[in-house]
Amino acid sequence: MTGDAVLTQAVDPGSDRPVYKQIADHLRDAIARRLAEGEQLPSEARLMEHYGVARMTIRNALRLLQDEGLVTAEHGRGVYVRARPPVRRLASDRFAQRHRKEGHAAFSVEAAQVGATPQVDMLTVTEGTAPAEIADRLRLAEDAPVVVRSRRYLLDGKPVETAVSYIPADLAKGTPITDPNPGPGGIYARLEEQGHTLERFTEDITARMPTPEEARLLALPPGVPVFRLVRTAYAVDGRAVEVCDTVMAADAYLLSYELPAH
Amino acid sequence: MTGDAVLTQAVDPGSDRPVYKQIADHLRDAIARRLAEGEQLPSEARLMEHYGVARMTIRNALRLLQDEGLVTAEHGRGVYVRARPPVRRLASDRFAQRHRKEGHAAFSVEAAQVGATPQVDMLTVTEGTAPAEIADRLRLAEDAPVVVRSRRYLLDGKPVETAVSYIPADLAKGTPITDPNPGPGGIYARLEEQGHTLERFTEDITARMPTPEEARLLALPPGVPVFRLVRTAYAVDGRAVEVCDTVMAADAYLLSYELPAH
DNA sequence: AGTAATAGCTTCTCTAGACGAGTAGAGAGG
DNA sequence: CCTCTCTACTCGTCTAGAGAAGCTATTACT
Repeated sequence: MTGDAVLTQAVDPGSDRPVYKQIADHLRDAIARRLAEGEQLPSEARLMEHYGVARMTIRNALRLLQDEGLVTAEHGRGVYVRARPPVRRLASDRFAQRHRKEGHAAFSVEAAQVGATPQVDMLTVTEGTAPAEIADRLRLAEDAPVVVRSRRYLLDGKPVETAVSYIPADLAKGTPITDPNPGPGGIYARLEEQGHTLERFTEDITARMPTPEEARLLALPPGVPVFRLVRTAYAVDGRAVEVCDTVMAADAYLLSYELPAH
Repeated sequence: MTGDAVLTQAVDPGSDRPVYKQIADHLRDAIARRLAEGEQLPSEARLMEHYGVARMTIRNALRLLQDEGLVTAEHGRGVYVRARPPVRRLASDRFAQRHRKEGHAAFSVEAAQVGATPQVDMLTVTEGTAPAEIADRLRLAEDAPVVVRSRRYLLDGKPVETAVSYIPADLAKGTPITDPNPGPGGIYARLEEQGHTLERFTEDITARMPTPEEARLLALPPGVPVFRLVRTAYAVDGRAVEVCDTVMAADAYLLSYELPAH
């Protein structure tokens, strides 16, 4: 039967540690030692029988493991050791000018590296105002007009990242930046064509649990946090020309940076 | 009574959406609109009464909010809107040589910036081997001897970060690097004194839910992910001279990097 | 052979209750 | 005034069940 090699231990009802945590410990250990990615755990019924406890106790144990991101439960099928998606490394040179010069946007460069099919989804371009936090980074008044480019990126059909770009309206108006498809090399290439040669970026990274909305958009299982990456692009004249607010499934990314020591 | 302003809506039992999710939606909305940080939610008993559901249904709703990091339950006291700890910004210049020259280690510089008292804890220095992943970064054989410096950092008495440094034994032996206190400017200053002038660092960042062990060491409430930051220090001759494996509470940090655009 | 119903598994939602354990305030006693 | 105990309230753990909903493989039928 499924995953029976897991059923080896018993709980100590006299212990200080709650029974469901003891069971979670057993299962966590079994996952680390004996079970492969994608392998099925014994069903709740079998675990109840083995440990001699009520259903809720088993479910509490499994919930703990779900929250740690170790397993996913699939309704009607079973509970499985979570398979880690292939990690995409975001290297700090991914916005190098040479890529733009060659007509590649950052995301398509990244996709090509892992041999996946890139796709963009739910793309909207509107004009409006930026949230206070963003307007601040652009050194704009809160009611200053900005072009808002919102989109979702997919690799091989699976959503991996949402991004919202804010560009001061005076930089974007009358350029392909306001088109859904801004052309080869992406909006950074267009900004440079307008004479706003890019000098540097700053990236601010935080991590947290997703909102239900984010979990839906990124098709996130429970127990997976998200990265939020806010990138500000500066032109050679020091002006902030774009802010990009990105949310990514944290289990799918490794962010890599290089720092000088001097 | 406590948090009664929250109790304004009813559930729709005929809805497709499970009752506990509807209740979670109500509470999430109330937290965003009406409740301040640290404010108490109505007790489980009051919520049961208001929504007319069983205790487990209320607890499922509250569990969702806990897992999202929005609230923390305190045994015997109540459920409270989680207070975000002050965020510490890790700027990309935090390992600038000038700090070392002035005798400040990176963590004490950071602590001084926010006006907190830094403290180091559970400090151990041993000699052993590095995990494969780390040995690889140091370009060492897996059984090559390394000095392992393990410690926990605290600000104002609260744990914020654990760190394990691996230094090839031939670089560390006979220097203060093998002492619990390596002296002013930290181990990077010592390495430079030994002639290994530092040229650059790479930092690889991932985020995930903490292991129970990590949650304990960092005193993490449920719903808070951790950053894992692996820094490799390279000397001017290109040699990797140290790898530092750091785990941080993600709600307490903002990682900030600067990238050239060329 | 192909299709549709079915049986049997899975997890999901919810109920109703019991006892345990931590907290905090009121009140009694010194 | 101080300390202790008691009590009421909080969340934590666990039991025992029920029906719903989703998935899969078998079975029965066309």
